[in-house]
Amino acid sequence: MASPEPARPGFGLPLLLLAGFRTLIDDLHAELAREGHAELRPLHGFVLQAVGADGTTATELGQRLGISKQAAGKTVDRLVTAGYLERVDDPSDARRRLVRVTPRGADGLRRSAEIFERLRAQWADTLGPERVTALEDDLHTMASANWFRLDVPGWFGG
Amino acid sequence: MASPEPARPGFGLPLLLLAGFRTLIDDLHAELAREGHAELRPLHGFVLQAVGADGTTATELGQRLGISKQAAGKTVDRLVTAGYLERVDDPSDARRRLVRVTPRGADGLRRSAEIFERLRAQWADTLGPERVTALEDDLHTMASANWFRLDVPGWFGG
DNA sequence: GTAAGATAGTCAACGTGGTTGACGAAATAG
DNA sequence: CTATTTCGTCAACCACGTTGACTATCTTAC
Repeated sequence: MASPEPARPGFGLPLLLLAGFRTLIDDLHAELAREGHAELRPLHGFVLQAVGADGTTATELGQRLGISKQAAGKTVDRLVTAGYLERVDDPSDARRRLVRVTPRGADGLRRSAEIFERLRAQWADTLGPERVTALEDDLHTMASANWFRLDVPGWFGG
Repeated sequence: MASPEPARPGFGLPLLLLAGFRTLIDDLHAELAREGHAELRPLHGFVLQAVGADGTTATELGQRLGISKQAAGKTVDRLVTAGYLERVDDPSDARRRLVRVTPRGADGLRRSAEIFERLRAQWADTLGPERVTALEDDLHTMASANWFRLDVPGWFGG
């Protein structure tokens, strides 16, 4: 009476989820590099997305990302240097410095969205569309509601 | 002729994979903290696993983890301080310093494996066993072969 | 109108995890 | 015996995160 299925060790699940995430992100950035955005790091795409079309402030960005305002400010500094974000004074509040996506940042964001669409289509081609939606539904069911925190480096490393 | 299914934006897939990974790892470490291993960080479990029962050297550990030997050495230093690893001289080669898992490290490793089994069983309870195996199969199909690199902080942040 | 409190941004110091370059000590190849 | 390779470490640096302290500004209350 051998079991027909080999046992699936529990630690395989997180490894496969990380591998899937990493594969998608690596494919994204390989294509972004071909399209002129080689400097963009995985973290930066999430930050640009969090800044959004309307712009925001460093403090609010930190809240959206689940990190301190100081950490958000330093990350904005780097993306300003790289040409993806810009800071402008807020005429209605001299304390605030609005963070906005530059045209180059908007280009990277637009290309990222397109590439993600193509990657999802590739997954649907290989696995079948219903398997991809099932995967999304199942992960949505199991993942905690607070999954929008992007403090990955500090979270993972400590 | 409206499409019966709402469109699934492509960027949802990586977010869901990350959320699933993070949920599992957070649940693991919440339980590990309850069982006396509060100091263990997500990264550390992977490092302990990579050291393995037979022990290894810092250079080989770096190769297994996809990081430099210097980075591996520094991580080993921290885990030695925390009591999870120990260094012993290699009698057959005075250059080498064997890295071994301590009893405390082995305890953490054993508990981690048990907790992962329970977490996978929870997923199977909620989603159905066949959905979990399908998820694993699909991710195995899509994930690149080189998914065993654990340089997550540097990879993500740059 | 002014004093008190809340908020935005920055500076400084530090910890963790990563990198490259250089170097001494020990093993191995010729 | 010499030349080369390998292992570990040191030093300097960068990216990302933290907390604490501080200034400048806006808001609220009296």
